[in-house]
Amino acid sequence: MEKIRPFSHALDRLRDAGLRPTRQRLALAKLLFDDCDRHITAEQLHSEALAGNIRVSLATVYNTLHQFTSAGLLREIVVDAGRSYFDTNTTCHHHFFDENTGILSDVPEGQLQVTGVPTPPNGSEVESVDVVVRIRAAS
Amino acid sequence: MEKIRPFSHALDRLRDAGLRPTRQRLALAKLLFDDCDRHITAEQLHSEALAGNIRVSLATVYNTLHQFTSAGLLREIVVDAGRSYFDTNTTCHHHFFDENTGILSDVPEGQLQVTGVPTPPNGSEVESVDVVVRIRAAS
DNA sequence: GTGTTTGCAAAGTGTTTGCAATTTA
DNA sequence: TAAATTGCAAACACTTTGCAAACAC
Repeated sequence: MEKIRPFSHALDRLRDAGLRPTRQRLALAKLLFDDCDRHITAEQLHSEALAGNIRVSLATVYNTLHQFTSAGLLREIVVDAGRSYFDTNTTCHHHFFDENTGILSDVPEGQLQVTGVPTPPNGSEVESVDVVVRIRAAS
Repeated sequence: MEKIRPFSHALDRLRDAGLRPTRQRLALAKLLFDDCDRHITAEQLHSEALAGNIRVSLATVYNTLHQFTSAGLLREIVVDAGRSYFDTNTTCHHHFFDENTGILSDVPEGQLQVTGVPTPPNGSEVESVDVVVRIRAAS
């Protein structure tokens, strides 16, 4: 039952991942992990950082997001050609993607189920099974 | 049991869709629809066209792919941020995406099943449920 | 100090657009 | 001929990269 570890949370995460806790990484980690699960793009995170008076370049935001993803701290979600979303919830779950607003949200656990995932073609192994429920304002 | 209509196939499709059958559209439609189901990017289709001595610009390939998609002749599949795939099979089915090769292929029918698709957040309706089985060469 | 990380600006990728020239009905 | 379509090149959005300066240990 992992609960909120408000302060050293971000620091711990970086340490555990073997990432040097620089000012920028710490600040971004706080934005990403101190609250509830988040779905965010690089641009959004960059804006948030600037809004919070965290001086960080967009390039560093991209680098950091990818480092966090490699370290297993984030999961990258592909829903939109030409934009990458990162999810702070790395456990297996699925997504709603609102085509109108571009907002990504979690499908509540325990309802949607995928069964009968087939054996992939010769010599390949399944890495993940991603389900995206595309929604839009009812007509 | 719809079977092969080799020659006028592409022409019929364009007519049915209300798209003026220009030289370029006809040629692209033939490449897309005359054989089995295909998963293809704009660049790939453009290369194929050039290889087949069909003079067509990349911009027109993009326009055409989108017109075909709007007309319901194609389905756009998002598996890779920064690249769009188009599927000539518009019926409901799911995909393997090979992360190593970038090749998209169909999951054989009748195995994979999605159940319990939840009601989407207020006022939205489900447009589609896309399942991507990400695979890579076994380690 | 030494190796890592950052910021910037430039380059890259895939895609879209504006508009004159061409083509289709 | 009138309206739709095409090609080109420029513009675009997002992302990555190269390298000197700044930083963490």
